[in-house]
Amino acid sequence: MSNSQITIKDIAKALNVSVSTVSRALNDSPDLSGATKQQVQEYARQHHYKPNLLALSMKKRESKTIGVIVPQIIHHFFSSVLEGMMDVAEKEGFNVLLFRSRDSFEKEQHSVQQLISSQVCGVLTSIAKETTHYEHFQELVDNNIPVVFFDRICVDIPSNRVVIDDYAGALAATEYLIKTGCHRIAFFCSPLNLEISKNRRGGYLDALSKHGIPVDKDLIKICDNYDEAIPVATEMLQSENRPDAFFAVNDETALGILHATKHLHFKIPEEVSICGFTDGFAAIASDPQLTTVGQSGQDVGRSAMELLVEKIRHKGDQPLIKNKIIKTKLIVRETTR
Amino acid sequence: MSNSQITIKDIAKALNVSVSTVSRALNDSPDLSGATKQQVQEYARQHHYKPNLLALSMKKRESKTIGVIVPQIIHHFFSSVLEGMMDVAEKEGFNVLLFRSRDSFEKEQHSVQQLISSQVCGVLTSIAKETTHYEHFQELVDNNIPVVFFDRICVDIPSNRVVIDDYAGALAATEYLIKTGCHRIAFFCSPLNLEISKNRRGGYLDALSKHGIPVDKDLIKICDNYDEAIPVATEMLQSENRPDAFFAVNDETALGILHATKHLHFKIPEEVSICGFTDGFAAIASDPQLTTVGQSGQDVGRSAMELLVEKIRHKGDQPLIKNKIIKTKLIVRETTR
DNA sequence: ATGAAAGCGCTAACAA
DNA sequence: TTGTTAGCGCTTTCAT
Repeated sequence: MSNSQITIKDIAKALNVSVSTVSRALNDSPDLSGATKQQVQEYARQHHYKPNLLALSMKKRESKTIGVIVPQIIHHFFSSVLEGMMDVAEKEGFNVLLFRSRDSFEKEQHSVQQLISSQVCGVLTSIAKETTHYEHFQELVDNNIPVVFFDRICVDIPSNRVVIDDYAGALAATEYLIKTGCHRIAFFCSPLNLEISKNRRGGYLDALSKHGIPVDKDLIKICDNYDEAIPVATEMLQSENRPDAFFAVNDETALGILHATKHLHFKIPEEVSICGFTDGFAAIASDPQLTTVGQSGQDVGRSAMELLVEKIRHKGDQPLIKNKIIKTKLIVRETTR
Repeated sequence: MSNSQITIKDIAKALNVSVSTVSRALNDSPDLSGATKQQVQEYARQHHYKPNLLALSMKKRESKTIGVIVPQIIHHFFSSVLEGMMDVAEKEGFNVLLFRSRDSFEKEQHSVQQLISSQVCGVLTSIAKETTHYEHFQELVDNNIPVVFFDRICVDIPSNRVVIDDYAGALAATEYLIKTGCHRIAFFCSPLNLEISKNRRGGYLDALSKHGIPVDKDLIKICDNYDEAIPVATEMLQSENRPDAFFAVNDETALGILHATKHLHFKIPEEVSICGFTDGFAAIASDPQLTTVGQSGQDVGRSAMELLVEKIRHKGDQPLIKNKIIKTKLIVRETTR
């Protein structure tokens, strides 16, 4: 059996009218006799007619489809972002074509190619950890496809951006650690090609200098996951001049540090304070419960999609670049004094 | 600036050849002079030519796009499934159009309509909690679009299905508790209208009867989240005839129970054993680390996508219905003896 | 080895 | 009020 999807041609033939009449009837055009219109609409309904979106998009040269590229899907933050995006996409009538980069530059590049080929009318993305040059994103701009970067943004491409207020979040968290009596605060972060790393590090550094605490490079590590954090934290804690606090770029890392700290029988938070970033479910499942910087992925997703839709609707206008900053909130639990 | 995407027509004009020559060159057709072919390919590369997938799909009457409908995205299981699907989709060269039902029948129906309109070549879905009739899915079948249901399946539609072996998982977990010396095993589950609840409860009950342990209704509670689990477990633990083990339908609930148990200073696992279901990140973040029934969402996603791709490739063949059952695996950590 | 032309499903300008 | 036709980007059959 061949694809039995019914077309306007079929309806035209069946009703002995022209395709344009059918098209007009289905689009509820004003210049059409009520009788014909009703007849066509009735027939279409009965036969489950559905417009072919491919043909429509081709004709109108716009596809009502938005492309999304995320580094990963099983990930509290990114799945929250996706959920938020769907909220807005649904409301605004856009479909979503989903890609995943797995933090690979090559996959990201390929996804962008597919997205352009698919004639999407806009792209939302958070760049891969591997990515260090941006010609592929520039191609989107060259093809006049609006892009909004979120979280891991790309500053080299003129585009809208939605970011977590990483700097302020990190600053607040570090200051909190300082104010509760910590002096040697270690910082575990992602590779510095990512803006978020730079910003969170900036907040950390500024908090230190604001309170006259010298920066000790040995306390800053590139380490951003649970498994790696355990040995790295263990080593630091066994050193001569051990830290009395840790601030990590995400909850997983913080929980790895927590694991190592407990394993060495340090008292938490009396001897060692720990603060994460994200506030996923694991932060409350841990014992002691993790103090962390809360970031709303859903807000990020919603804002990014809203910005993109706005940009798509006002494509002709002056290309005003809008950045949106989503506030974080320090959630104090049990791993800090 | 209008959409500057370059087409074969542009190439043809620039190189003073016909569009068919360009098309052949780009498809590496054998009957074409090497010179022309090279010239065209070179020009296409330089000008970042990308085929218009919409036009291609229309011509070939197949879109290389698969539609996915999930009830929710921020959800450990569903995001895992999605990740697994992407693994296979990527490998097999399909793009993914994502929809989310929010467990609403209406949204699910609308998503299916969009999917048919979008000419997807297959659909993967887990039905909404609200859904009780299935005409919309039948329409997919009528339009000759293969469907694979996963997790929350629909038995009324002839289609392939992928499910978790909930019964066996619950049976194995409960038996493990029994074999390690527990006699009064409480069971916390979701409302019984869900298949998974029924099946998991079935496994629990059968394990008890297999080992000659009488069922105590007071030990079975409808409770499936962290916050509710705390007071419910606390009350049970303070009762005369307290349970010596808990088995919960998901990790969140198990971790709520763990929280309550620790709070009452029971020794874990010596005095109280706890077992969850899912194996999310929180299971290893907790202390002690949670024993749980691991269900691989990624395997479910991969299997579902593989089954679908196979079905798409063999569309002409006899419509063999294949069900796939994904095994669970008991992951013993520190909350059980 | 290359070109002309039809057609996928749909819309819209132009005719009638 | 309705029909005819061109064209969106591409492939492919049939000519040349």
